Amino acid sequence: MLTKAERTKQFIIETAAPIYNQKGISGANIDDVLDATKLTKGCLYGHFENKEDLSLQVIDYMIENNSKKLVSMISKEKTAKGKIFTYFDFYKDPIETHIKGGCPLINMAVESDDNFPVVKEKIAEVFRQGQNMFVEILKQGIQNGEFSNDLLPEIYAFKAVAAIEGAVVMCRIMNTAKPMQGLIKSLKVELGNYSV
Amino acid sequence: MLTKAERTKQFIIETAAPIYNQKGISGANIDDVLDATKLTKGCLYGHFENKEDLSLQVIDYMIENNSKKLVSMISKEKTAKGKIFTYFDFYKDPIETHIKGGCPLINMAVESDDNFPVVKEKIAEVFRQGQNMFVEILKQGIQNGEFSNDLLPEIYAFKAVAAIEGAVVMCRIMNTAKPMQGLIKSLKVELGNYSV
DNA sequence: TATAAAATAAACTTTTTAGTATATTTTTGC
DNA sequence: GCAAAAATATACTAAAAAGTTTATTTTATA
Repeated sequence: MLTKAERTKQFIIETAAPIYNQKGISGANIDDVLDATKLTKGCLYGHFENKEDLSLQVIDYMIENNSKKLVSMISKEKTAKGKIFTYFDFYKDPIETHIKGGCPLINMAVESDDNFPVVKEKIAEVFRQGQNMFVEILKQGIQNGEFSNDLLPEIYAFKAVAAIEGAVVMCRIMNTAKPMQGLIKSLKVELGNYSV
Repeated sequence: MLTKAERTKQFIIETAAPIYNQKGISGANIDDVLDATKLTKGCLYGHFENKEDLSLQVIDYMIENNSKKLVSMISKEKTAKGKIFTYFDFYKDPIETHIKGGCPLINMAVESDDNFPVVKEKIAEVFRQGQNMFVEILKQGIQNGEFSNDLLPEIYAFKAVAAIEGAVVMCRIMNTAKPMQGLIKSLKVELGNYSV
């Protein structure tokens, strides 16, 4: 079992995550986290060195959490098609997202790009690994006869992920999930063109 | 001719724009702008009420500027296909963007979403109008026989824009323009499937 | 159940950034 | 060339956010 200290630290991180995802790294502040956790400064600074320490641990948590949820859902599926469709479904509601504030990957990507090189590299690695995973699933699908050889795994994988990530942001800003439904349908049709 | 005051104000806005695009609205600060313009506080506050005033005018400028550049390039093209391809070309280099720091639309969309409702609505309107424009071009293309009736303008338009916007962010974070080239090729092929 | 660990309360300091005031100098454009 | 406008220099104040300190209280767990 976790110690009280470990549990409190985890509680702070998990409570801070949606704040960071909504307000960004620059926009989030310690008082927001104290308000949300109902803890005191003394307590928070007992678990984290400073704001940067807190920020980095919250960011690591958001990355981990997102990957875990996605992988756990995808790995339940047996077919390549099932896995890809599950990936799409994961993003089907861009308004009520798994963590409040949209997809943490694109949110952090936009903010860290020109400002936080360490975070930037973390997110870059997540996208690279995500791309690899997606490509591997498609290649499996080609090998086991689900998809034709004409499918270009790298191209389709990047296109799908970029479209989904862009769509999350666009749907959120326009306050509508509708375009995402159309996009997912279109990406499924596009993949369907390579079904054998 | 513009007065000196008008020129200085414009100079401040144009100098501040890339700072805002890179650091975000929360991340940008007055001292950054003073450093970049080499002007003094007294001068800056002679042209803007406060930071919010400056921020809003910089944001308006970035939106205007982006639209103007895009529309001016697209309107040079005569065919629907030419216009769409020109749109893609506009985003072909996600590293060296028209304004430093990537596409200001997705940057501002991500940040304003949960934090700046006024900015959020501005950006939402830009995306709505962009979508309308894109759809109208495609419909023209169908009417004049460039594309077949099977093309779904709304679906393709949203898919293309979402993919491009997502790709700008992903390419920037991974420090490579390569995937964008593949994406644009794929979007062109996809549109080509509806060529008659 | 005792004690060590964790959290609180409250009053701080420090740092950063926004914003103000004003006398002086420089520049503009009639 | 001159008066008005614009910009500077300098020295502020204000506000917000980060971070510290310490005595006290509460809670966990060996």
